[in-house]
Amino acid sequence: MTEPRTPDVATETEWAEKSRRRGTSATIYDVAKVAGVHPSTVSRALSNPGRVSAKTQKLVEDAAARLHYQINPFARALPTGKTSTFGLIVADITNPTFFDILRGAQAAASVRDYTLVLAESAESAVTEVTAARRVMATAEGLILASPRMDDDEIRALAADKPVVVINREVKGVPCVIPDVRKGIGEAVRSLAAAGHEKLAFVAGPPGSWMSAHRWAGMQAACEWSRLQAVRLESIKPTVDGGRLVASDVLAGRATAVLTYNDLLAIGLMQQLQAAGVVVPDQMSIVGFDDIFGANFTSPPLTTVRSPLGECGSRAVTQLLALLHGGGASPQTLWVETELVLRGSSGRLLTS
Amino acid sequence: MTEPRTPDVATETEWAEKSRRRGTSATIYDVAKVAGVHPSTVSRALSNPGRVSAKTQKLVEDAAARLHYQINPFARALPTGKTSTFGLIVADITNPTFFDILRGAQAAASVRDYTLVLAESAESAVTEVTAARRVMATAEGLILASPRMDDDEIRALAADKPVVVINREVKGVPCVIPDVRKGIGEAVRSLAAAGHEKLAFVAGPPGSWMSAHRWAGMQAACEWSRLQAVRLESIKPTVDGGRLVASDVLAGRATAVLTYNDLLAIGLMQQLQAAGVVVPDQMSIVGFDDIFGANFTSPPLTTVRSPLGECGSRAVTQLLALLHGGGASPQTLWVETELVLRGSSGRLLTS
DNA sequence: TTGTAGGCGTTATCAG
DNA sequence: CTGATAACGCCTACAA
Repeated sequence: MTEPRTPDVATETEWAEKSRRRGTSATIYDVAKVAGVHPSTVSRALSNPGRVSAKTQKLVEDAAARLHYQINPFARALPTGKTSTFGLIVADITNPTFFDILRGAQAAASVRDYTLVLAESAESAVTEVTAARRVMATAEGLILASPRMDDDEIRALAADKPVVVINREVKGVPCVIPDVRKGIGEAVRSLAAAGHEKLAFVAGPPGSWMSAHRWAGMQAACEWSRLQAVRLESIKPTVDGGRLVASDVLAGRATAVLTYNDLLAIGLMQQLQAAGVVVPDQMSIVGFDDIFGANFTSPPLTTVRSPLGECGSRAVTQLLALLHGGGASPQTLWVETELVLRGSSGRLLTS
Repeated sequence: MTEPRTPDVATETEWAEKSRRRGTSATIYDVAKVAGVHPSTVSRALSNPGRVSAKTQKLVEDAAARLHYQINPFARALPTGKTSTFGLIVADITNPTFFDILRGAQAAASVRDYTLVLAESAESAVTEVTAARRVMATAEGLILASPRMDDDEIRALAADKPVVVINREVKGVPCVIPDVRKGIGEAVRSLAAAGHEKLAFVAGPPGSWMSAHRWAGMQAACEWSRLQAVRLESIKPTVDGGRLVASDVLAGRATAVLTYNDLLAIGLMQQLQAAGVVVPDQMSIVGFDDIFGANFTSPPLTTVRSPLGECGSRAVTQLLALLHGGGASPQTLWVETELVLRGSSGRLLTS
């Protein structure tokens, strides 16, 4: 009574036709038909291997392979919420510090078979919240890199889904933050040893948590080393911003400058050199972050390195822990900074 | 008989409770209840404004706002396939040329309310195909930046969903490619005018379409200008690779070098300078791409600029056209390159 | 203009 | 161990 012809072939060609008609790809129903089992069995075989007999398992797997079956992530996400996706929100995609964070996060995510979706807030707090909400809808967790929105909004997001903040401290939310003390300490000691007595700090954007953090760290270090520290403001934390602050720096009579970030340092150095100032003989310059290209300058830039790539990968790890790890909620994580001593800082040559 | 109490408030608090119980957010059903209409009306009001009376429209919008309703992208994507998402596949997230592409693509995408998802292929053709397939499942279209897989695989992907290739020509698939002729022509003429007679080209990876393209362009330009062109191989297209090729360059007796990319140029320049060679007096160096940081070096790097950001945004535009534009299928798009003349190239000073 | 019903592809829960 | 069935949240004919 049983049909001798293999049903596989028949149903398979049938599917091929269907597939050609509509641009769609195979579903568990197609696989089920080819394998000669029930769709729910296919689901089990494919997502919970072990809950099905070995024979059926193989049957299903073969059918799936033959049909090039690919799970439909939306259909899967609908009932389960599992999207295998993290969101990364950055203030400004143009800022190179973000590159390293992205790199680290992407690497860590792809190891665990997670995908990163990217959104930018164009430096605006409201755009940022909107973007975050939008991404939140499709991601299992969120990484906020140097967020501009205020603490309460971040906490509100975090109440919804796992959130990790990079480069800023927010109470009640896991953060990954470079601890500047070691790096700044090394920088200031090195400058003190080189004979500098008055240091300037070129600050970043007024609202920046990191800028405040770094300025505080520098003040502390200077006090400890009995150096004078003055603070200058910048227009924007970019190469151009660095150029623009050059005159202030010269007027300030400091002999060494720490800048909020490497971009400022590079712009400042360019402008100073254009004005005939020799670096580091007449002025030492130290940046922050050790971004890509910081060693392209001449002299190459001395900088306090933040392990941005590590921040990115740690953030992903934290997210994963919050998600699957269950138990202990990870709290804020401080990562070490270190001085990268290159050519732009050194002994003052008084003429 | 009608209840005088406003049902809004009642249902709204009811929803708040439900929301607290399960971690879920408001659905069109919740909105419908609050607005006092049918769920399908909510759907219409929210996604096809105009197909509903002005009064109802407002009712629904208010309710949605009050509940902080957010559409569930998965539920929406399931029946429609509209995910508002593009995939961007890059060979190596570490390569800075990729950053500009990302930047351009991200900007163009976000204008149209599209999100970018990122995947990396770790320079492996098979990983790349896997990644592409995975992303393909959730994205409406794909951008392949300098893909490593072979032409047929790309065409196979393109048969499935809109695909745009950057930095490589694949027949039958829309591409966005910097046309090197103008830029190289300018570079070679400028070197010829400066008295150089023998030029070297430091090639990139053996399989790279772009490397071949650039070498061909350079040969053509040299022939036209009656200059001699020799080709050198590099180990890898990075700063280190550039350092390693320095000795070959010196041995080659050329007086000017074009390198496959800026990274090679920067490494080469560093190594040459360390060996006491003065750039550009004794050796002119010209890179390709004008990546971030190319102007940080001293002398700043002369380079043939590829408008990478534009490539990224054009790719998105193409995708959008393929998707919604209907009609004419966009074919490959050549974007202009230009010489960015900076300090690393110039007249040869024979001593 | 608005309500009704069925389906999109998966997973989870219950029976068998 | 496997089959049936009901969600998941939204969209879209079709009917009222």
